[in-house]
This record gives sequence, structure tokens and C-alpha cells, in this order.
Amino acid sequence: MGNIENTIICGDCIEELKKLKNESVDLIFADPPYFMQTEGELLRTNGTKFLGVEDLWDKFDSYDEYDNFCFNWLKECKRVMKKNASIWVIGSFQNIYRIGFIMQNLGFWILNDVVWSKPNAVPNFSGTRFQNSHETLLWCTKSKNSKYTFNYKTMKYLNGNKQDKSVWDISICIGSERIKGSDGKKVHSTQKPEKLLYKIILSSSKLNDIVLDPFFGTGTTGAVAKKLGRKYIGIEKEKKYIDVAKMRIKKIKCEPNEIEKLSMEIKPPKVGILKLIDNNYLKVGENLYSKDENKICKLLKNGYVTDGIDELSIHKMSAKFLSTNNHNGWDYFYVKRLNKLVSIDTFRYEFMENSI
Amino acid sequence: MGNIENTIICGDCIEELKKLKNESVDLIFADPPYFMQTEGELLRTNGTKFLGVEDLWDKFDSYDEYDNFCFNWLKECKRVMKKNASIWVIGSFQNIYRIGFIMQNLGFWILNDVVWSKPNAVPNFSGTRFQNSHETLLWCTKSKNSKYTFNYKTMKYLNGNKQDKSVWDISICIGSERIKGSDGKKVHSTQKPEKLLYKIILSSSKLNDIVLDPFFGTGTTGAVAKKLGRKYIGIEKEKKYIDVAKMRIKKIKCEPNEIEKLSMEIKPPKVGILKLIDNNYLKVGENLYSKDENKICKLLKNGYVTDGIDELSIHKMSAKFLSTNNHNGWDYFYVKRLNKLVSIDTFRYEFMENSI
DNA sequence: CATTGATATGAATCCTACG
DNA sequence: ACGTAGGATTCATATCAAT
Repeated sequence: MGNIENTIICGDCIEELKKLKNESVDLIFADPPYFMQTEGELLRTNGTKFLGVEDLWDKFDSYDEYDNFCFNWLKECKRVMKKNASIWVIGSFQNIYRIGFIMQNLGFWILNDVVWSKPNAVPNFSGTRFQNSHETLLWCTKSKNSKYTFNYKTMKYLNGNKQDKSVWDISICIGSERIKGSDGKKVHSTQKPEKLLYKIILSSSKLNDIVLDPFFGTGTTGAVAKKLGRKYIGIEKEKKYIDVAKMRIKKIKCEPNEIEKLSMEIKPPKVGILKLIDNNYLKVGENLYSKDENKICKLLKNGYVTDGIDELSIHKMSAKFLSTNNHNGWDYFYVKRLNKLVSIDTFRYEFMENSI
Repeated sequence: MGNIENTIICGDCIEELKKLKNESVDLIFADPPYFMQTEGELLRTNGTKFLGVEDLWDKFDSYDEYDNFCFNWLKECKRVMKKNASIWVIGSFQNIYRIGFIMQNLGFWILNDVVWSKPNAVPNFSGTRFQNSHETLLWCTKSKNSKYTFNYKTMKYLNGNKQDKSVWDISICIGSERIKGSDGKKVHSTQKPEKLLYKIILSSSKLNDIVLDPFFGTGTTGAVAKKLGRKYIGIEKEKKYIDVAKMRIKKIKCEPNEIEKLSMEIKPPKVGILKLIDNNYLKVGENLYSKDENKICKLLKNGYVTDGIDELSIHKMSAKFLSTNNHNGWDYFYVKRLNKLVSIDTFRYEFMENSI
């Protein structure tokens, strides 16, 4: 039995999760019921009724019942996650403390809790609390020592070249993005904005990765996954949502740009100093210079360098010159070619290109 | 045995909480240990050591031990809270899901989870996650149906006359506000900014209320409480923090301004229509007008009004005129005096002033 | 067509004092 | 405790009608 990629499975979340293979998905996004516990009706200040979440799927009898439900779907999620997969779960104050507690107990390791701050959240009509203007996302690995995908440079680039933060300002899903039925009413009461899924999938998955959403709804996860060249598996109980999701995803084209293909995440080639000496890119006995030529050291045949006192790796020597603990020697040292300074780092790329 | 106000108690949090009276405090702010589980040293990229939370009081053996600790101090907090008191607890992703789960299980009712978003948070030096740029506060009552203090208008006024939100942008405690020892190092590793406590105490307490902080540290809660004309009780295990806190609070002056005294929260005088008729502010049989004089109704001797069809309260009649469910009739209706329109609401204030 | 104004609506634990 | 009457309360954005 194998998972079928790019499909939507109609059925109970826990039952269908159980049918998926062990360690078969790279990323999970889960948007479970929040168990809002609202009673009666809420009126706007003009007297009209606010249409919140009144769906049956959000009703539970008690915290115990809700906890038990969450324990079970989270346990199955953990089972189907590949060793180095990660999982995102979204919730609000009504349920996120249940979720977080259970996830930690199951051994999930929280990498970040991310705040989705909504500039256009529903106000508090009666002036009795602070406006609830955010939701919370938990981003976790299977366990404490799991590796995981994080496209740091991509996220930094998209955040104006500043390290991206745990607080995200994203508008709620309204306007033409919000899917409406023939009656003009929203099809799903809690459709998530594509921008939110975009950040999630782009930051924590690779091209062609498999993204699972056990509460698929109208398929925002599938739509964004397809657009970004990732594969999706969705589980959804209600056929009316699946019909809409299928139509929606069909229209989406898979056309990731270079950034979305993670061109910024390509690591420098792993080529050692000795390899460059063997292939005549560097010569034993020649001088390595700092960019301002104020610091000089000599290349030894074992790949180390000496300043006349210490014999160190290029990294430790550059750190010594900079009076710090650690530094990347590849970025620091230059050699002279035709009387011009050339970064030793360029030779790593030249070697790789010539050896293809 | 009575609680002593404006004191700092030196001792174990749970033991000292147990000595406090039932239902004796109006507000609690708690900043418990975070259970950071840092192993080894975290180094900045330049090799200098990053001073994080490594103090002894932050070490626990397991979630179980931490959960048990939190259950016990939270249970005591609930006991000492007055019926309509509220409690704020701050934490980060390492511990807030333990706290929230336990609080819900203890019957606390979450009013808001508030995000303290830090524009100048410590960056993620290793570029392996999103920068953790926020902490989370849980604001709760003792139980679902508890009343509580929320100075809505004051917070709205201070937020540019917009309803205040659950996401607060506040800088971390640095510069002259950060208390340093004679060695120039910070005295407490997690000193909270006064602006954070200002919002907490001002939004959810009244003048002269008693504010309890069971993890008093260097006394930010006490300092802000005193400044705002509230009383404080602090519990702190470490004498070195208490010494600093005492010095600090001694220098603070109690001088709340009008806003901080909650002048904006004063409710309009409760004077009924019949009282105004009895005292000749309004006359039975006279007309009440909407501001544009397009709607008219007649005042009856039972305090109700009639538009010739229905006999309703001023509130229901104004709502009928506005085609809505509810409206405040005091703001809607005017009478004619010397051929000018006068709001009937002004008579309530006049009556109150004349009867003092 | 551009601008202005009215209306609709979004994951919501949404009143309170008095009899 | 519980029911009832009094009366206090909304932000950002999209859409559509009117000018």
C-alpha cells in the first residue's frame, strides 16, 4: 500500500491517517477544529447577527473529549512524518494550549510558536476584552534531535533582507480569495489566507516534497503546494468542501520561480584546500592575504597556513587575525593572480564546475 | 492573620502563597521560570558568550516536575484571588503550553492570550529558525462566569481611540531601565519592561486594588503598582533580588494622573425617566425628538413613550426609529426648551449635581 | 471614469445591575 | 440563583450605489 500523491481523501481524519504509510510525508499543516465553546448568538452593535463558527464539526462535549481527539490525530501525524519532517498546527487561545501540551507530551519538539497577527481581525463588539487579533501556529519536529528543512536565506530575502520573525502580519482571507457559494455566502467558515500557507510551505519544505493536510477544508494547502511545486495529500470529511477544493486546485498552475525553487539555499561546494592544491588552483608555499593585504600567511602542504608563529586551518587563522573565536576562512583569504587579489572561495566553484 | 500590603515576602513561592488569606487580592501578575532546557553554552557568531537564562531556578528535571510545580502555585493563586479578580501569566513557547493547559484544567477562564511582540528581540544567531520575537501572556478569571475589571475606555483612549488589540508592541527592557549590578552586568536575567506591567495593571485593576506578584524578581510589578496608586504584595526567593527591588520601589512616587485614576471609566448617573418627570426636568405629554426632528414621540406618565402605534421604553423606541434591535435612548432623544433642542441625557447629570 | 459614501462581514469563549 | 430591564458597544476592507 502506498500513498497517492496529489489527492484528496474523503473520510474521517484519524481513520484515514491510519491508512497512510509510516514515515511518508515531509511536511504537515493541520488546522483542526478550535472547540470555540460559543453559546447563543453574538450581535453586532447595529443589532445584526454575527455569523461565526456554528458548524457541528467544532462541537465537543468537554476538554477530555477534545484532548483525546487531538492526541489521536497528532499521534498518527507523528507516525506518518519522515524522520526529518516538520509539522505546523494552527489554533487560537481556546485550543492551542491543549494542542501544545499534547504535542510536547508526544515528544514533538517546538522550533517556534508563530503568531499570525491579523490587521483586520473581527473587533470585540461589546468592549469587554482586548480585540482578539491573532492566532497561533506551532512549528515542530518529530523529536528533539530531528533535523528539518528551514529555508533561512529565502525567508530572510523575502523579509527585506532581515531575519524573519515569529510574528507575521497577514490579512484574513476576504475579498475575491474567499470562496463563496452560489448563494454568495462563504463556503467554509474558517478558510485560511494563501499568504499564510505560502510562508509555511516555502519556509519549511523543498521542491517536490509531500505536504499533508489532515483537515483539508477548501484546499488552501493543496493550492499553495501545487503552485510551489510541492505535492499534497489532503484528508477531509465533508464532501461539499472537497468538491470546491478540487475545482480550485485544478485551476492552479505549478510554476515556482527561482526563489521558490530555493535557489538561495544552495550551499557552497564542499571542496577542501588539499583538493585545490592537488588540482593546481593553489600552490604550496604561496601567500594568502587579507583583503587589505595587511595580514599575510603562507600555505603549507598539509592544507594548513602559518603566520610564522602558529600553524592553523584557514578558518582559525582568519579568526586569529580578527581576534575572534570563529571565522570562515574561505571568505577572508585572497591569493595574487596576475598581480590582482582573487578570493580563494572562487576556486571551489571553478573546481566543481570543471569536474562536472 | 491578614496580608500585609506593600511588602515583599522572602521565601518559597508556594509556601508563602499558602500563608495568604483566601480571596484577598484583586490582580495577580506571574512571571514564572521558563524551563528553557538550554544545554551547554549558546555562543554568538563572534564567539562571545550569550547570557541567557541559565540560573539555577530555571532547571527542572522533566515536564512532570514543571507541571507539578505550576499546578501547585496556580492552585494557590486561584485560592487567594477575590471572586472577581483576574490573573496574568507570562511565558514563552517552552512553558506557556504547560501553563495554559493546567490553568484551563484548574477552571481558569481565558479572557485573552496577549502577544508581547518585541521589536528589538534577541536574534537567532545561528539562522536555524524564525527569530523568536515574542512572549505570550494569558489573562484569565477564576472561572467562566466570573466578573472582572477591564478599563476598556482607558485602553481605547491610550490606543489612539481605537479598541486595543491582543498584540502589543513593546521594547524589551534595556538601557537605563535595566537594573545592573556594581559589575555592570544585569541583575536579573528576565527583567520585564515597565511599559508591559503598566498596560497590565492599568487595564485590569482599580485604584487601591491589591496586586500580587508571586515571582517578584527585581520588583517591576511593585514599582508600576505603586506609581499607579495600586497596592502590591511580592513573593521572591532570592534575597539579592529583594534588596534591589526595595531600593527601586522606594524611589518611586505614587502619583497617578486622571487617566490612571480611571476618570474615563465613570459610568453615567443611573437616573430613571420617572425621576426626571417627578423633578420637573421632563413633562408628561411633551414631545421627544430625534436630532433631525424627523422622528417624534410623546412622553407617557409611566416613563414610556408612544409614536401613536407602540408604547415602548426610550431605548426600544429609538431602536425602532433606527430599524435596529438595540439603541441607547438617552443619546437619541431631545426635548425643546426655549425653542432649542436639548439632549435628555443632560438632565441626568443636572439632576445628580443638584441632588448632592 | 474617478470619488465618495453606505453597506456588508470576518475562527467570538462579547453586559450588568437590580429585584 | 435567576430572570428581566436598562443601556453600552465595532475595525478594517471589499463591494456596490450614487454623484
